[in-house]
Amino acid sequence: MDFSIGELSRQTGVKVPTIRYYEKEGLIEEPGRTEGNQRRYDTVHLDRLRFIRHARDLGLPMQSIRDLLDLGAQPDKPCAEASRIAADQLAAVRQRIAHLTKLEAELVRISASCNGDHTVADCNVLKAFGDHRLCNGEH
Amino acid sequence: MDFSIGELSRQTGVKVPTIRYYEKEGLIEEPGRTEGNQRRYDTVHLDRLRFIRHARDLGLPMQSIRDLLDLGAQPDKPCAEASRIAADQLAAVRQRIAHLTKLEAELVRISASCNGDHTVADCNVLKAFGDHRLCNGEH
DNA sequence: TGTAATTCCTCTAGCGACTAGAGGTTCAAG
DNA sequence: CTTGAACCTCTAGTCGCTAGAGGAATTACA
Repeated sequence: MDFSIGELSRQTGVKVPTIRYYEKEGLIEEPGRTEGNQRRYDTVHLDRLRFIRHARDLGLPMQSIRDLLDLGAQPDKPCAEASRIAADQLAAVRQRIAHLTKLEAELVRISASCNGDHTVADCNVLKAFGDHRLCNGEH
Repeated sequence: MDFSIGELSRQTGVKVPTIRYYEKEGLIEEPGRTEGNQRRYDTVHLDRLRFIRHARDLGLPMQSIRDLLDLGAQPDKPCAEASRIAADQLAAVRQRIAHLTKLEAELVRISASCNGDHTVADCNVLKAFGDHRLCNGEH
């Protein structure tokens, strides 16, 4: 019914030292121990760690994860805050995509300016990296 | 003809402590000093720092920037490596965009599952964050 | 039951790329 | 000549882990 830290790690994909780190940071509860002082977990820990892992995979910052975990502990509260956190993260992701898309365009332009068959002295790639004015707009 | 670290900072948008950090890391040459031990820069430093700044803005990792700087110091070399670095960075940016686009889709789905007008106990957002199986595919 | 391999424990330090702050010195303007 | 902004060095902190040392417990198999 209960299992070791290694088994928890295998079940969740979270590395063993990271699990201990999360415990130290208060993200997961301190589990019980064997007589020999080894940690033993149950399914409550498993669920919580899966939650953390998945939220991390979705790119949420630690603080948002803490907020969601706190929220989950208060089942009677309205869930407006949870949906706000999701919406914020969505907005943040979209912003990052927009930024990266600009970089992509810039890099396409820079890459296209050089086919690699001449010398450094007159290389447009190096010029373009060095000089923002050669860019089409901000980034 | 030469100017202070604060002026260099203003010209480039790189913060003063960061300039000193770059110097310590060997990215920019140690400048001359006044009698009172303050740094004094010239346009060579300015160009180099602008290069670094712009490349950082384009998302290049420090090591690629070092490589490009080294390359720029050898004008007779072929510039194939420079174009390779640009192409690599372009590929990396595209990969990150692809990943973020998946996250975006996931977050849209999660967000849509909850309008925020009920309680935590049956909130789909919290369920969805907790359970990867509710997702449409990997991320 | 013995022993060897594996897993576990704590603790400290390191990563990248800066950023913040303390405590003191120099510069430039008026 | 004074004042206040900008400069100096140095240490430590940030985030989210990751690596390694040195040792104890558990598990698998003979």
